[in-house]
Amino acid sequence: MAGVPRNTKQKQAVYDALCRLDHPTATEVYEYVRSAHPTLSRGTVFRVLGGFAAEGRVRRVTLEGSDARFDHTLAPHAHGRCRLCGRVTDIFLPDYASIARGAICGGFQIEECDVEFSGICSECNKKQMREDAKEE
Amino acid sequence: MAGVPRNTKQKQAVYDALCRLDHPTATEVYEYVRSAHPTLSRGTVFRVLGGFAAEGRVRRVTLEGSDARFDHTLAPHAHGRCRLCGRVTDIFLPDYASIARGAICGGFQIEECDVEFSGICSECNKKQMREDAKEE
DNA sequence: CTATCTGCAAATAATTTGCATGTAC
DNA sequence: GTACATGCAAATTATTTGCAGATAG
Repeated sequence: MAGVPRNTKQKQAVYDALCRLDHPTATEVYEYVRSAHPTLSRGTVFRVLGGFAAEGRVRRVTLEGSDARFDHTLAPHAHGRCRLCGRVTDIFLPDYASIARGAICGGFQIEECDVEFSGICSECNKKQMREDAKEE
Repeated sequence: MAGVPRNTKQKQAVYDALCRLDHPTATEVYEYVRSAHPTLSRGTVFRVLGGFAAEGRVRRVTLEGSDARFDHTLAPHAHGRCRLCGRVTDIFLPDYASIARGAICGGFQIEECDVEFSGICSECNKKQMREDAKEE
């Protein structure tokens, strides 16, 4: 019923885009992939990304105020969304002790966990420091 | 330029719905509020909820595979989404040490943080235990 | 061969927005 | 009285889906 997934050029191109781009939205994947495969359609991008997510081959990340983004990094990690540049940064927390998969938290049995920050990323922090230095 | 927000029946009704319902979507708020205010429009619900979120009076919660939900609990907490019943549970983590507001994590300066679990909520866990007991 | 994919275009559905009117203060 | 809000309906936008033809295995 499920069916064995087949390998197609389109899937390869989408996965490749996913690895090169930084937490892209489906549309960003679409635009990237289009340069090499002009006939690849939007519908296919959504279908392939959805399929990958269902297989657990990529992670769909739903960040506040943004379209869905896709992440090829499967190890548990958090995401930081920069208030200034919008960039999404992978953050590997030093301590997942209380929020790890399998843990039970207030009666809730955790199978997956996603942590989302918003704030200022290191790039923008550096940039601001440089600007502050100039002003003096 | 910003303008001082005014108190209207509609805003009161929306806020009231938010407190009674459990992490409702905008549409759930709309339907609840409609029973008492049949003329209140969908557009207004979205505008009011968006306004509350902008003022920081409620929290917009963007959970994977769901429309935006709204939470009147402002204290930092995590959300658990039950794989079985879909219910969204508030979870107050025992240790926010490494992910608290203001902390800097891998160069990223945290201003807001959201933690999302998916798994099985305590209600469904209990239900399953009951069913398992019967089977024996 | 045939089950799975793809492209295309039309369909969904949440959310936003423009505008004329209503109303809080 | 004058901003700010609301209702309505149309617009926008991400995502999904139906279907006929293409293709991987």
